[in-house]
Amino acid sequence: MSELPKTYEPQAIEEKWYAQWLSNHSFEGRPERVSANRPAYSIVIPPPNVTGVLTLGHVLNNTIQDILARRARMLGKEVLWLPGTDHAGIATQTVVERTLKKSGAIRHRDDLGREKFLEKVWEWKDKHGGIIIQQLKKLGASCDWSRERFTMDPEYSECVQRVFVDLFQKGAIYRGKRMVNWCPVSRTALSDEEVVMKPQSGALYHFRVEIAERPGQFLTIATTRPETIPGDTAVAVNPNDPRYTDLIGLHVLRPLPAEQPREQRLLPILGDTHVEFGFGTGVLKVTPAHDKADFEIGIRHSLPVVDIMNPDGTMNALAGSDLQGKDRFDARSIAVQKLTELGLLEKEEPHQNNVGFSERADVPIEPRLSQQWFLKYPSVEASREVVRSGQMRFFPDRWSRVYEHWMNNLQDWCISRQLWWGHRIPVWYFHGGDHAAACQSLGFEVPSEAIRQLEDGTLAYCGLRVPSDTTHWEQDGDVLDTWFSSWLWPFATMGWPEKTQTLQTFYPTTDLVTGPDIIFFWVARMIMAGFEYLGELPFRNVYFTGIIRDKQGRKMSKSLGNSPDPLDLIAKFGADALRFGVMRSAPLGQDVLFDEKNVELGRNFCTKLWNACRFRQMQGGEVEAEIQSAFLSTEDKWILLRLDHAISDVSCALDEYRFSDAAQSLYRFFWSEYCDWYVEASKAALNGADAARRENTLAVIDFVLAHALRLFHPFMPFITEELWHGLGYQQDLPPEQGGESIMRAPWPKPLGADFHAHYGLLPEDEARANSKFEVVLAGRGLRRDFNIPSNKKVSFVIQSTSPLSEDDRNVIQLLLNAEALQIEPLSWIPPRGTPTALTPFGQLHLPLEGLVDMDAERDRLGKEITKIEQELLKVRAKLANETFVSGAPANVVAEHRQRETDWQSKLTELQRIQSALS
RNA sequence: GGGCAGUUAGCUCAGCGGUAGAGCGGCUCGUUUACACCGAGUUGGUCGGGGGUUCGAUUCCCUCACUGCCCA
Repeated sequence: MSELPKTYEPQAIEEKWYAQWLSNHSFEGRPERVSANRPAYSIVIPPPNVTGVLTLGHVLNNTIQDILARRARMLGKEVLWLPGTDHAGIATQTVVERTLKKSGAIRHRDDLGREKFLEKVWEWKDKHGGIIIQQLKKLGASCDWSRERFTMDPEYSECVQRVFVDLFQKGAIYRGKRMVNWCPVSRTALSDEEVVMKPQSGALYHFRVEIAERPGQFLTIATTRPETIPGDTAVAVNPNDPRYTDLIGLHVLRPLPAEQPREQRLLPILGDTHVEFGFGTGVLKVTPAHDKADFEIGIRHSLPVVDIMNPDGTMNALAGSDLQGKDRFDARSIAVQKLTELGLLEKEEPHQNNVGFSERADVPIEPRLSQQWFLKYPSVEASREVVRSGQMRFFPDRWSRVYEHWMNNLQDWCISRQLWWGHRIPVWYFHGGDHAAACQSLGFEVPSEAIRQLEDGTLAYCGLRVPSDTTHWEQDGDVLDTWFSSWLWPFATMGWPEKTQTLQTFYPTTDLVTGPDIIFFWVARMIMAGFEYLGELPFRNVYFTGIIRDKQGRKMSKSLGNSPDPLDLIAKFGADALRFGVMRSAPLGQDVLFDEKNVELGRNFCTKLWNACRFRQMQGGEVEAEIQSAFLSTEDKWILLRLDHAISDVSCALDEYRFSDAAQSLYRFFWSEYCDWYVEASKAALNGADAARRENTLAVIDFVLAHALRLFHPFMPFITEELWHGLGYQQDLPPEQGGESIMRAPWPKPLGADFHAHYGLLPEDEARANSKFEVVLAGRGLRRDFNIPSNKKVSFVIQSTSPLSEDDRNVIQLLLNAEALQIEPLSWIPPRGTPTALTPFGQLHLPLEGLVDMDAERDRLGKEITKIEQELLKVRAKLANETFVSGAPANVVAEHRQRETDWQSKLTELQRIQSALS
């Protein structure tokens, strides 16, 4: 083994091991290796956008998956972590279109046309796609890259079409003219989930309309959208509203477009119970073409629908000459001005309301009536039940209620998008006659469900096979919502519809790790698709991560500039540091406030680990010798017991997906218990003359380090691999058991009863070591109180109440950095004014040469005494309480009595010492 | 309007019925042969307000306030 360099240099080491792991095929999941002794474990990655770059959110998400995958390998499982990317229809298309516009190449995608534009998108994808994959590798992700998938791969696309065809033929997919969320910038429909509500401050405009039957009498209407007045086809009041009941059935005159003749401006006054009394004046203008609720009212009362807007959000001819061609927001102020000129505007007051925004384009969406494809969700019952029954578990569990709520309020899914980048809808429309003619024109046999007359009478064929008669058959121009492909991810990536070995072995997957923001978009839909196409749940456990925020709790965003580049952090601190830092600060079920300090802490910890291992290496000696129980010191037994505890702690935390707890336990165990106490104490034996004791101490150190490295490996794969080899722990192991890589070293098991018995590990040992450490703490306290620098050698005296072995003395002396530790009998009287502290082994004195400051010592003792007196008061108050003594369980009362005795004896002792001063 | 989280030391959080904890920060001392990306010591809190249950509440229940998120 070569000597470890003085400092840990992550870059070279990370590259070296990642390349090594790849060339050893260490990440590949092979179904043929699965057996009863080697169960399957699988995760599918939430596919990032193909043109995206790594964010801290990805770091969190993928580190968790990597920890799960790596630990599963160490537990002897055959692991498949299946990676890939998503074509991200609207996101990618928007970016490419914007870039082309910026460069001046086009004004709109129509300038290029479908085919040319798609070429550009593919070019973009080839150029920027895969960046994120390279970045995931930098992070150390142990994905099986030989199976990388893309949602627009030919095989994957076929899965998408197949599912569409199937659902069409089952009658679950239909086309209809419905109110949808329209994005005027992307010029496409969006699903409800792609719309985010934002509070907006606008104005509420009160304007008057004249009642046609009662000239001179007016009704006042309040609206936030005066520009849609030309699209109004009624006004509505609540039939139970006494102010207006007598008006129902009469008409008002719509003020805009002002140039229209009176008879075209007549609007009926309706009674509809959905109208709120309290909002505005209680009179509602009804615009069925531009408001969801109004559309419903329109249906109830058979109102005409007047669409006054173009797809890009400008007003059309029906809006009247004043508004035509104007953008919807410009149109608003023009409409207001118009109303003012007509003397109809009563007032304008500030108003707060929620407006739906397009998630991607970040502009207000427009409710719009249009022809779209919808899906009635399949396998709803099974999907709801699998979570309700606990067969599929959510972590944290509270998300299952959110899921349940959504599943109980399902709205049909609008799956068509007026985009080009995506899976084209496999539907063709027939322009050449009736049903029989259509069948004949197709030229091949299809099931009868494949040809259907749509709501509007159009004859449509849906199938995988493309009609050859292109003159009479025209394909639908739309593509499918991106999520209509990603909801198939867990099985479409595994070769479905073939019953591949992969699918049979690794489906259902074990764990899914994702953000709660896509619980509806993705998780719920995958569950439904899983049941519909495999008859089974797609994953057994779902872990919902928190959202990464900055240290002020704000969401990470490009515009705020508060989103650090993970690659910069890796370059600065190393991948392991980033992973560990993020994991340590990401508790289950809570958002993560990111602070670079966390990564720094991870880096510091890597350095600590590195140096602790260097220390071992510098001691030389045989690697991993057998521990001889005869030579074990109290501290040896103590650290073995602490290790045992850490193993259980970490394993238990990981079993429950409490990653930050696991990281915290490891940190504490290694830094405080192992480095600060054990290593320092072990120097007594390591620097001692007894060769056998020295060898045995090294064996204990090797035992602990070899276990610790394995516990750390899922969190910090690179440095642990380097140290595993650097210390030679792989030497005598079979290749598949850690000989080749720590990746395959078995996950540490709790040491067990036999181990405890064989090495004589008893609770008393732990207690005794702790008592010694208390002596050390007391001594360091004295040193501090009397301003004796920690590097100055001094002598301590202990009046020991129990015999201290030579070992005990050596260890205490070493940890105190003392010149000597004298033992005196209880009868010994220290020089007057000698600083004294109480310890479990008796009084510890720090004899000071030269002047003794009696007052200082008296004050110090006084403070100590006050503290104890306060504790005593508290305990005594409790014990004096009759109801406590009679009501509390006996053991609790006994514990309090004991506490009282302990405090009392300490108090007496200190008071005696203090009184001896004067 | 409905729902879900959260409110504990300057900051980030753990504890979730029986003596208030960690890390970071602050302060003091220290280059003692693994580590100054370090070591030692130390300073920080009527556990959001108010009620209730209990012998006992930071912990359980109710209520209010504030913060954040989700769904209307």
